[in-house]
Amino acid sequence: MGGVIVETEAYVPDDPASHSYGGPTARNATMFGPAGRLYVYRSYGIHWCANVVCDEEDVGAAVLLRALEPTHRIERMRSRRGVDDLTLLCSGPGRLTQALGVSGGHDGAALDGPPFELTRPNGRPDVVASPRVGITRGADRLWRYTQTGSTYVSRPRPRA
DNA sequence: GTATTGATCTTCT
DNA sequence: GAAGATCAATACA
Repeated sequence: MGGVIVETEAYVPDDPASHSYGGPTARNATMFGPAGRLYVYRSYGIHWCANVVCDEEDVGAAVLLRALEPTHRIERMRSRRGVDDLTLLCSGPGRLTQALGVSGGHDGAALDGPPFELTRPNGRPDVVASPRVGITRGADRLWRYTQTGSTYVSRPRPRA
């Protein structure tokens, strides 16, 4: 299963909104490990959210995957999610993990080998920066990145 | 169409 | 004891 990543948010240790703010805990240990791994955490007690750990210095930085444009094995993702609408399949961190079947067991898994695969886009994607979603602290940092014009982002029409 | 609320885990106060 | 990187169902206009 999979798709094109069309929405992400950045989190670094020096950031009140980040889980790594204030140092390691049992939950966020993966954020302080090697880059290129998956950090999965439980959100609001209900959902799973997936991040790509992205700092070589084991400092605690990651990128939250917020939305995909579904491209592979769409039927499988549909049956997992129980929805028909493609724009609702992966448009949000909790939805994305549910569609891909990612859960707490994948926390710390390496992304450079099976069952995962990450590839670069062709050329430079056209993205827009905007305020991050669902946070109250550090909201002034424009660290949410959405693909321009995509209808698969978690909030329609991010301001340009 | 917008607003409110329930589900319920981890951390912080 | 409260809040949070959320979603979906329900209640209201």
